[in-house]
Amino acid sequence: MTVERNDTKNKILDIAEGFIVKGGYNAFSFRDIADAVGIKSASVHYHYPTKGDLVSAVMGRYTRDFSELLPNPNDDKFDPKMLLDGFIKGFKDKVVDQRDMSLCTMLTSNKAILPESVGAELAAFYQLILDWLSQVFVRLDPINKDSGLILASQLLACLHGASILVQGTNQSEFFDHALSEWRSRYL
Amino acid sequence: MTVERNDTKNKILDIAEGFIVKGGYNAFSFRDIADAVGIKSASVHYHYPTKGDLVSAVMGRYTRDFSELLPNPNDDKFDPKMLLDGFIKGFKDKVVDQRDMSLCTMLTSNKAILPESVGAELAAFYQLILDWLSQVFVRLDPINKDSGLILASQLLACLHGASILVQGTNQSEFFDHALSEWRSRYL
DNA sequence: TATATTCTATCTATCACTAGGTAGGTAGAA
DNA sequence: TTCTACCTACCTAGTGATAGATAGAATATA
Repeated sequence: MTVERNDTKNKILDIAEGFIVKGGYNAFSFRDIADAVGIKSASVHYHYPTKGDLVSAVMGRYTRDFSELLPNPNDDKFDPKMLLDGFIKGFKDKVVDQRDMSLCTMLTSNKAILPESVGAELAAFYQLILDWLSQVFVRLDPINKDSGLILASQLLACLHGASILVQGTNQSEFFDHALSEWRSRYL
Repeated sequence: MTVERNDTKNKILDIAEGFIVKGGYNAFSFRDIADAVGIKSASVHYHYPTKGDLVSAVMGRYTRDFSELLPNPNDDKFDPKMLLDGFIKGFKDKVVDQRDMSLCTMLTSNKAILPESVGAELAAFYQLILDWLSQVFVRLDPINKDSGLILASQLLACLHGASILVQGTNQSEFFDHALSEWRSRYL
């Protein structure tokens, strides 16, 4: 496990993630990635034999990074409102500042045509996020786990939808508009 | 203008819409459409010279159909709550019953890689929908047009996001969960 | 009315190009 | 010497798109 090995492998993932976020599963090729990395397409296949392998590696890393980034929702030293606010801010960064859709939104819209391995990684991501948000909501309000999940799905839908709206209208104000009710209720 | 002529043209649009809704702009080919219609791909090009022409025709028809379907939001014989409920129901039909994403959600997620002509059709659709919803909200509450637009964008984001959530988790309950707050507030 | 012309909707065949993927080779590091 | 990370060269199967032909319907003209 030299440093170089991981560098190329990660660079491929970085660039693939950028392409996916821009146009989805079918909007890039091994050659696109090879050109961007500065190697040949056969070498990309060396690291990730099939496109499914590549994209599920991208999604897997995304989930792993997320799970490391998210604080323990039950740790008393974190205020739940702050956790929620941080989550929303992270999303907004992607959608408004970088004018990208989230990897998750993008791949979900492609779900019907994805290899099964990518679908599994996506499901794991939703599990992680919904679970985390549920726990935050349970701490925020004296509610049970089921109600926490409902609130979690409301917020997550709102965020996904806001990013669609920003992308579709080219007006980033819509992100804050779409979330204003949410903010005034919980933050 | 024989009947037959329009039949093929519309059949192509029907089938193209189905493919787009399933996998987006890059997930189908002229041959896929030709096979489904029962003609050759060259004949599809005869009706719609380029892929951009084809997809913007699909989106254009979608917008036209929508604008004919939506009742006049200022007509006193329609209760605004009923208008809103009908709109949400229509969306739910697509997302939950047919397990599809809306054409609009799908193409928006592909926006960065779409030909400019399709982007223009998409923008026209957002204009139509946001305008219609705004007017309904203005009738529902004694608010100004700006507040109406904000509520419109909140609902539209919620609907888009709910469809993403359903697609991503494979659990259609999330549609109603994501909209429950909305429903209890306005319906 | 009969003939000539044009148009429509399709075909076959092909273009240049790109897709994902593979076989086999090679320089250098372990 | 074996392994890693790359290469060149290639394959098959498509991609969007075009050229040129044709049967039949519609239209214009003699």
